[in-house]
Parts: sequence; structure tokens; C-alpha cells
Amino acid sequence: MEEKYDFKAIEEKWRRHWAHSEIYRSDEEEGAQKKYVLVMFPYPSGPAHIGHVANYNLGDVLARYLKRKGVNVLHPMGWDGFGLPAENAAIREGIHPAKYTGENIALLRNSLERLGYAYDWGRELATCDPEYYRWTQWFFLKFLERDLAYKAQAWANWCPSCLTVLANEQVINGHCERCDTLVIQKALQQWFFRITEYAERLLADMEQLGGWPESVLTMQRNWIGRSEGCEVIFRLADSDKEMPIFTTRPDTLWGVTFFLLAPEHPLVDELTQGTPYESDVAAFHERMRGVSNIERTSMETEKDGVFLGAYVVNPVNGEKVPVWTANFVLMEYGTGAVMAVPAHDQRDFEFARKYGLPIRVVIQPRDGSLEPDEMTEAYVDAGTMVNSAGFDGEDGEAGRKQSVPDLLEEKGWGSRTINYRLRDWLISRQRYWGAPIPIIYCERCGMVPVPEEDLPVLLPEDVRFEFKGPSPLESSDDFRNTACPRCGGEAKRETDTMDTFVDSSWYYIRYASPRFDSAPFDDKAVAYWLPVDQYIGGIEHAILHLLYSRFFTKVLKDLELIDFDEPFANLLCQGMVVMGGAKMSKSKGNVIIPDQFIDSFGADTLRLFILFLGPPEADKEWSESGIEGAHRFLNRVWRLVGRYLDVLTFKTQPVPQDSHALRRIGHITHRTIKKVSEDIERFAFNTAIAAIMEFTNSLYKEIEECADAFNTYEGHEAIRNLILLLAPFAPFITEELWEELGGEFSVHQQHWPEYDTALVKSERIMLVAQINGKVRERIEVDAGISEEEMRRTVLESSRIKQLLEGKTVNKIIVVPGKLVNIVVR
RNA sequence: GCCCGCUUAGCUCAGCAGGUAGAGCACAUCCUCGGUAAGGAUGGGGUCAGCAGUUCGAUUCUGCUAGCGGGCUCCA
Repeated sequence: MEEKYDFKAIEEKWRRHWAHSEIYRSDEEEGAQKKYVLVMFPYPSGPAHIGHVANYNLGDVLARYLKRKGVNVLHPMGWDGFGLPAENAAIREGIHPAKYTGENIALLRNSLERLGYAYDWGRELATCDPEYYRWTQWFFLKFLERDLAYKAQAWANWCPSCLTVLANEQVINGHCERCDTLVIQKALQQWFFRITEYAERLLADMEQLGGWPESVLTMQRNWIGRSEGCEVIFRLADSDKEMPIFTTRPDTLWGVTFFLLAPEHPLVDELTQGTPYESDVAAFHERMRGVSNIERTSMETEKDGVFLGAYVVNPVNGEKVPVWTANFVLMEYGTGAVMAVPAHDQRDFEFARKYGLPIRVVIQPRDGSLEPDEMTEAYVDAGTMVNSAGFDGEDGEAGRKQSVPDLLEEKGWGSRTINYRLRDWLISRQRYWGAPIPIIYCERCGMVPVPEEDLPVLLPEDVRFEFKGPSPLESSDDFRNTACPRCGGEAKRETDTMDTFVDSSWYYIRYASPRFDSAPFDDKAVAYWLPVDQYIGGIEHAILHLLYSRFFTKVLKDLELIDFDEPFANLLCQGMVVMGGAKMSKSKGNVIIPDQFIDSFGADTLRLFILFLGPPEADKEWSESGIEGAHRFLNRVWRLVGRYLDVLTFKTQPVPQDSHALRRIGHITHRTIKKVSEDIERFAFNTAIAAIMEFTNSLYKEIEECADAFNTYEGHEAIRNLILLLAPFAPFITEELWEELGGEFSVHQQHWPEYDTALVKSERIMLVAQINGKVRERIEVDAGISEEEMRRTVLESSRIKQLLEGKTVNKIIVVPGKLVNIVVR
């Protein structure tokens, strides 16, 4: 074989060979155990960056390992093709988004191919392909049929830079998830998916997600924000107008001393119009106008409000309490109206103190009693009900859960309800590069869904991307003007496109039958492959993509299109590759492109090095200094195999003299097989590689000491297994070395090595002798030594004897196969 | 403010079930090679963040403290 490890030639050779041989193709095989390994598909933004490599390495090693274990593995790749950058490029550089996206896909695919990932490229898909988005539109129609899609006027998060609305989930700390611009509120007619309908199931089915990180489940649970409580109907004084509120603390109803409305609540203006309070309210609105929603409701912001001159009646005691509007009350949560109990709610407490409103204690702590004037903060803990008419003396918890809700329901003042923080999913986007919403507006027939057989509604070509109207699609007359499918008359198309998270909510199902064209997917293929057994991706999708996909899956199940509830059985969230602790991003100019490293060190080195940076879940600090180490390691493997082949060629002594060496070789081989297998199973790829490195070093030592030992069964096995174990991590070099060893193509189709339990155990062990827990001596003994022998061996050791002189032995503790501890006084 | 995680060699991390502190990289010394981003051998280096408890024995278990990181944060 070549003396030098020529990674360039090797990688090119095998890349070509693999492409022709289709060794990574996967088909349904009846009876075979299947695993669907999926890594979140990328948005094609150009060549791969280091983050892609870190991510796709994980799926690749796992997929290769499972295949070698005899599992039928699906490991596909595709493109999240729609999205803003392509459209911004169109505005900036005049390139059509389709062309821009196509070029970027080619660049990214090339990167991934260079890295040698074992994808079944025959299943490649792109969400911006009409054959794909046709079905995205089809799902929209199905959602519409089930009343899960609807159009409504709403205050929407508007990004002034992206010129589009954003879902709540896409607003991070008040800023646009994509471009970081401050998000403002705009009232618009928008399309929504009724995800709130599924809030309870999204919550309850988390029980099936034992294979997900607890942190992700917690985040989703918080996001859904289920709270149990009561709706209580307050009535406007001297009117029969009802003003329902939601509360989780019905036990404090007798402590209500005022009532609050959100600033945007329609009743605020209605109640004050033409009254002396009108100008105060106007001034308040003026104060709120310049303030973003986020700022207004931040905990640090001072409470602010105005009295509206109106009163409501508390149903439980008939008391009239004043109605105010306050900055911290949210229109979107509950009913936009709140009963205020300053004694037992911190926000109400601060508000009451500021405006001199009364505070009435209705829950007393069990030890001590509260005086409203002396309180410095609201008392929110458990206690006994007081000042609450017939409930005095009752435990607050019981009152909250049982007796007060019973009273409300009995008297018709309210009822038990569950409220969610989760909002419906706003899917309208006023952008071009997305799937058009398949709706037509006819003056005669109203809103008409595009008939299924007319799908896809194709994106038009004659669009002015810089168009400043509500959506670039408005600028295409061909697109905008159409005929009504119902009456044939003149009609206009909907010009909003769908949020790209809609596209990615079902791509994992499409992979099962990516070319199927009579339905979104082939039931048989889906029944075989789905759900995804192992999903891998970034923690940044903990809520967005993962929650939407779960929702989609549940709707599809209700549509009887699939028969599973949850799309992803197991989830691995990998950490980011960071630089100086900061996330890599194009804007910071610190993006690392793998291609340069592939050129200088090869794909195998890069894969190995990135996997070796640390455990998958941890953020990994990027440093180039170690990459040479990884490269050196592969060189060592290369030369070791060369040395071994020399042994076979030139040595004529097939029988080794040193049988100890043989046993050691067998032992380290099987110990490494065990370690690497177990590490891969638990995604500890970094330690698996370390174990292979140690194995290599040990083999060097052995071959140095006794080359003859390698011309044996054990020697052959050691070298073979080294290559077999390294193959999922470094696919190119191992394929080449496998060929050199005379192995049958392909190393990636060889069965994963099994270990022999007997050989994993070492024959000799180091017996540790302690006195009072401190190590005093180590003695090498046979592994099978009895407890009695251990005790005797230690007590007979001269060093121990010497140390025990003049001491009284109190107790001797023997840990079988490990140590003896002598307790002395 | 609340919740979670982390803290082991210069760096990145192992140490699963309490029982000799490890690996890779980096570093040092020696050797080899002297067609070039070479190789081999040996070695130094750690009060396992701090304090207390449980134990014959704690890096490992428990509690507290500190530092770092992440998530949530007027949701009624």
C-alpha cells in the first residue's frame, strides 16, 4: 500500500464509487427491524458551515452504526427551501429566489457529499418544489375543511424590516427571530391555524415523549401555559353588561377591591366616551402608544393606569368596585379583564399602593396575621380564608379548588375553566418566497378554496420583489386576477403565503415516499417508516418547529391520514459550535466554512475532529488547534495498518512466543468493541473516538514489542476491528484500508463487531491495599482471586506488615476483585 | 426574581453503580528521518470550585456557598 495517507485521492475515489453503488439506498423490507434517523433539514444558505457538520455528523454515525447492526435505516436529506434570505437577495441583487435557492442547494449538497454522509439521496426533497408545496397547500385545504384554518382581524407582530407578520413564537424578547429588529403591533386580516384546539393534547401526549430532553418538554409546557381556574362573571353597575374574567384564585374573590381592563379593551373607550374621564384615558393611550407591548408588560416597568369612572359588581358579595385600565393587563390573555386582589397578588398590590386603592386581606397565614397597612408585598402563599362570608375558616386551597368553584357554578356566577397561554398559530406571511395560500375571493361567492385538482397554486414569475404593497404577489396581475372556481366570474387570489414552519411541519413524512404524486404520501411507506425513531437538531427549535410538527401530526391523525400521535419518538438536541462563547453568524463574520479544512486535512479528519470537540448536547468552543491532532491520529492508523501488512509479508514466524501479548491484544480489542458500541448507543461519540485512539496506541505498543503476535488470529482481529470500529466516524480512510486488508466491499456493509464478554475482563487485576482508606500498596493478582486470598495477600505484603507494626487492627473491609481496606487504631 | 445545568491537567472532556484520578490535544526531553503543514519513545503537570455532613473510605452521595451558562419571567 501507499506509504503516505493521501486523503485527497482516497476521498475522491470512494465518493465516486459510493455514488454509483447506491450502498446507502433504503427500501422497505418486510420483517426487518427499521429505524428512521432524521437530522433537521437545513435552510440552504450556501456551502455548509461548521454547525451543519456538527449536526449531521451525529445522524451519520448513528445511521451507519445501526445499519451495521443489521437494522433497516432510513436516513434522508432535503431542503427547507422557502424563506426570506432568498427573497432579500432577489431585492438586493435581482436574482430570482428560485434560482438563488437552487444554487445554494447545489452548494450545500456538494458540501454534504464531500463530507461523505450516508444519505439516501434518492429521497432528496425541497419544500419550494411545486411537487412538494402542492401538498402543503392541500393540507391547508384540509385544515380549512375542519375549521382548523381561519382568517381573522388581529393585532399581529409586525417586523418592519422583514415587512411581514410573525407568529408569537418567532418574536424573541420583542425582536424578530430572523433579523433582530424591534417588532411592532399592527392590526391586520390574517390566516391562523387553530393550534389552541390541540393545547390539551399537546400537553397530555408529552407522556409519550420519554425520549425527549426534559428541558425541551419543560419549555413546551411553559409555552402552552395551562392554568386551571374559574371564569367569573362581573356585571357593570347599573347595567346588564357582563364582564367575565379568568382567575386561578377564586378563593380570593372576597378580596377584590378594584377591576382592571387591558388598554386595548374596547370597553375602555366605550365606558369613558363623553365622560369627564375621556381626556385622562386619551392621555393614557398616548403614553402607551410609544411603548412596545414587551416593554409595557415587563416586570421592571412601573404600574400605570387610569380610573374609568365606572364600577362593576362583584357577584359573590354584591360590592361595587371601581374599574381602571392598567398597562400590565394583556388583551390577549384570558378575557382582557382582571379582578384585582391587591392583598394576594403582587401586581395588584403595587397598583393599589400607587393609586391608594384599598387592600383587604382574605387569606391569613397559619402562623401570624396580616395587617393591610403593614404589608410590604402581597401574600400569595397558602392560608385560611377570612373576611369571606360563609367561607371563613376554610382552607384556602380547598376553597380555591372545591367550594368556591362549586358556589359559582351553583349560583350561575361562573364556572371552572382552563386557560392556555398558547395562542393560535399565525401562518400568513406577506412575502413572495413561500407556499401561496390556496384561496380565491369572489365578489359573488365570497371566499372560495382552490379546488384540490387545481393545486398547486404556482408562484408567478412576473413579480416585482421590491413592491411596497401588502405582498409582492399583489404586483403580479396574472396571479392576482383569476376566475372563481364556483361561478366562473372575476375573482382575486389570496396573496399571502404560508409561514415556512408550515412546510417543515410535515417534511419528515414526505421522506417515506418523496415521489408519490397522488397523495402527500404513500400510506404503506408511512406505516413502515414512521414515526421518526431518532430526531436530531438544535435546541433553538425546542418550541417552534417541534411544537408545530407535533400539532400537524395530531391533525393528520384526526384526518385519518396517519395512525400515530407523535412524530418524533426520541430527540437529541445538540449544542452550538461557538467562538469565544458567541454564536457563529454571518453578521458577526465568524462563520467557519468546512471546505477549507476538507481541502487541507480531508473530510475524515474534519468529521473526527468535530465529533471529538465534546459531547453532542454541550456547546462546543471552536478551535483549530486540535484539528492537526485528529489528522495525525488518522496518519497513525494508516501507518499501523501498513506495519501490520509488513508483518504479514515479511515475518515468517507465524507462532508467537509471547502468549501474554496475545491475551492482552484480545483483551484490549474486545474491551474497545464494548466501549465504542456502548458509547455510540448513548451518543458519546467523543469518548468512543478517544477509546479508538487508545486502542491504536496500545496496538502500536504491542506491535513494537512483539511484531510476531500480529501474525495470529488475535492480531488479524485487532487490526480488522480497529477499521470496523472507526468506519462510522471516518468513512473514507476505513474503506481504503479495508480494501488494502483484502476485505470485501464495502466496509460500511460489514456487520458491527460483537465482543466476547470473557475477553473484556482482564485476567490480572491490581489489588489495592488501603490502611484507613489511604492507598498504601498495589499488588498484581489473578482476577479470580477469592476474598480470603485477597485478605491474606495484603496482610502478607511486607510494606503493609511494616505499616501495621504496633497498631491494632479494628476491622478489614474487602471489596471483591478490587481492594482491601484495613482499619487500624 | 424563579427553575435547570455545569465547575476534574494549560485546553477539550471521561470517570456509568462511593474504593489506585484518566484520555486526546498541547508541553518538555531524547531518538529517528532529512524532499518539507513527518515519525517514534519517555516524562512533567491536578488540595477533582469552596465549606460542612453521611461513611472504614467522598471527585462520586446530601446540604449550603461562590462562579459560569441556559431557560422562563407582569399569563390574572
